[in-house]
Amino acid sequence: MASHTAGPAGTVGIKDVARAAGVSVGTVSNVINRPDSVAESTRARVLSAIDRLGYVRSESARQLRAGSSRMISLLVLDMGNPFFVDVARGAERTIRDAGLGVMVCNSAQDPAEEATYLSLFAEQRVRGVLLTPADATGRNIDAFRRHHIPFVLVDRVAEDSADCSVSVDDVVGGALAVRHLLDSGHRDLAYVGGPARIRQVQDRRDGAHNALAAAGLPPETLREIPTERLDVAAGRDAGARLLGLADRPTAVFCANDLLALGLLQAMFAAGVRVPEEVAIVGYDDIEFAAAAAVPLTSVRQPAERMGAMAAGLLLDELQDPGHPHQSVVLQPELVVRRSTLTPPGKAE
Amino acid sequence: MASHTAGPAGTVGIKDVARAAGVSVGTVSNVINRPDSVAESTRARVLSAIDRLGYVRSESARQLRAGSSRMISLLVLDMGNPFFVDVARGAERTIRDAGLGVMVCNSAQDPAEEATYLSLFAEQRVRGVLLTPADATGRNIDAFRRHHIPFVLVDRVAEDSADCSVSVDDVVGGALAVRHLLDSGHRDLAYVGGPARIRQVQDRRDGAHNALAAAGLPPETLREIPTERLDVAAGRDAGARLLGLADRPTAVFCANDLLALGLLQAMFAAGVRVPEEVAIVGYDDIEFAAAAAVPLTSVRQPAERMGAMAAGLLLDELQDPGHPHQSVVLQPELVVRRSTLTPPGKAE
DNA sequence: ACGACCGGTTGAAGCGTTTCGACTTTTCGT
DNA sequence: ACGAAAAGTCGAAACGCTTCAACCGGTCGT
Repeated sequence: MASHTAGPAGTVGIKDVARAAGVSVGTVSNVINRPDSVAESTRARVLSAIDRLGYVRSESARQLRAGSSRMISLLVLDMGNPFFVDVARGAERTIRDAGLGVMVCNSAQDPAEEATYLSLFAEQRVRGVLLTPADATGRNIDAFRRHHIPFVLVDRVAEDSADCSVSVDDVVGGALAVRHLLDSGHRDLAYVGGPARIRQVQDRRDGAHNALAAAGLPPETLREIPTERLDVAAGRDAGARLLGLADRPTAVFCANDLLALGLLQAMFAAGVRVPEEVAIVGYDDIEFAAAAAVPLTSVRQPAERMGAMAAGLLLDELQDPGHPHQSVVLQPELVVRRSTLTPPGKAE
Repeated sequence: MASHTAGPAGTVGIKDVARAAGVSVGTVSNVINRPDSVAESTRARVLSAIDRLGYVRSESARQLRAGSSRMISLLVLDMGNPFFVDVARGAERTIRDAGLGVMVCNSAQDPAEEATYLSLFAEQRVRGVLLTPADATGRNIDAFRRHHIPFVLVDRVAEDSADCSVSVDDVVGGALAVRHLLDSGHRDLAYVGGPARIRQVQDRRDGAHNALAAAGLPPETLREIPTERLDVAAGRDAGARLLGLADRPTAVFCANDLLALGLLQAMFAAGVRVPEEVAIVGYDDIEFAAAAAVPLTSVRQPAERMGAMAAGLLLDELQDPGHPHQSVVLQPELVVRRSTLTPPGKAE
């Protein structure tokens, strides 16, 4: 039933369609790209030929000739973290509404993976890139600057003022979390997070220290429990280490909700009550934080909005290359739940 | 500092490199693709020119000439569901180990989105596709069959024996869940899930009915609460409807963990105790199920393995187009947690 | 010492599009 | 009814790369 499908080679090209419809290749191209510029009858004939032959235009040929693709790529830190899935959702919607395609990739917090993807993007001549950097040095992105490929940093404030970025103030967020713990009467805290190379991890810790300083407390009030990754397993692991401590802190601030959830599991497994024996604050306020064994107090970030705004900035820049670069900083918000309920005894 | 960067046009091509290194374009191409076939000294000279000019090869030109891309695409049902993130992880690793690139996309359970992505893939001449269909009719995939683009169905058994697939037996999984509830003494059940067009939703319900029949109970024992989507919000919504029922079932089987988590939240909010007043079973055993307010009994699926196996099958087919098509069916496993702990009174 | 062979290198022929000037036919204003 | 503009259509020239037959000195086996 598909005997007329194959062209001279195995694949049907625009030439085959032209021949079948009895027109020139230029006209076929016009039918596809500027349908109004071709006569009704011709158009119908060409469309029917396209359909009959099962013609599919070759994007690589189109792109070669046109010089650029219709793709934006989005490289996130960790697709296993629902927070980034939300960011991606926001960006995707905005970009698709603008008629461009999106390609979401996951660097899994690995600078090497990040570099691999970025050079892939460059080879593909993507129109622009949205990036949550895994590499603190920012070296990976240099090539883009050099080649004038537009990009916007997501969830990270641009250091170079020539770049665009959309982020949430992590220092404020960290302070919010720790101030809340101090207000609840805690005086022996821990910060769980890592690796330190990730900017967000540093900033949230700095914010925590700011809150300490503002309350006139020494930095040692906050012990640091470094982790290798930012996932649930790392949280469980940190929990184990915490349990091994002679004098356990009464409250823990985690660099994200995945860690907090893992920590919570470890506490449960060991029979340590939350929040009575240990209070926990997470970060991101992912959907699962509210559904946790003990609903988690967390610092909420406007994830979807951040993705959408970053995409918007990138689209602006694509339209007007001379457009003013800007760093948008959004504000986080503390959501208090049971995991930090003031223990009756210690309340002030 | 980058005055020698620009070629005749704005972009540096292989010709510019050739000129700068004093060799022919063919040699530059060889340096990139078959480095061993070119003399040490020439290679060094070319590489230095590449570096100096900041040359990046154009993937579209490469692909146009070579005839096919180096990409596999993976289209999943819902990136908001950690289950699919795990599937993607497994597939990604396998494919990248084989030296190909992966592009993950999200149909968000929408057949129209699915169709859009599939035609994008066809235009990009991807090497192959891994697909969790959102469209029950399978019409969307017909074009791929016609164009002989290899694909493997993921989490869905191939109906046409000419296709490959890797899936987990959802009928068995559904039966596992309901048998467990029946064994725990429940005789008034509900099934929460939808939309019915999704195959997994149907199969799990069918399995549930099988378990009922095996126990000699009438089908009405299991009431159905349809949902529009398979996410946490839909679960909360279903919970609200459940609470409105005059005679509430004593146990609920949810088509996936997200629904179960939402349902759990609704029960909590209404002060209904789980499992004492309502037992809940989820499906997928995502990482967050164990960390839930009441740890969730769930049917575990080997997500990462499924992704890896599907990728493996696809790679096989790419190497040997005549390779025998196969449908691999993996087995699910019940993980019992607190959400279905037998209520003391009803225990038998 | 001569042909065969071999490691390097070249240059040109496409790959399937889009684009654009040229060409043909139709339509219109006067 | 005539010339001009408009509406369609054509065909060839890129786009940047890979591939491949051909070429060019050397080296080797005999």
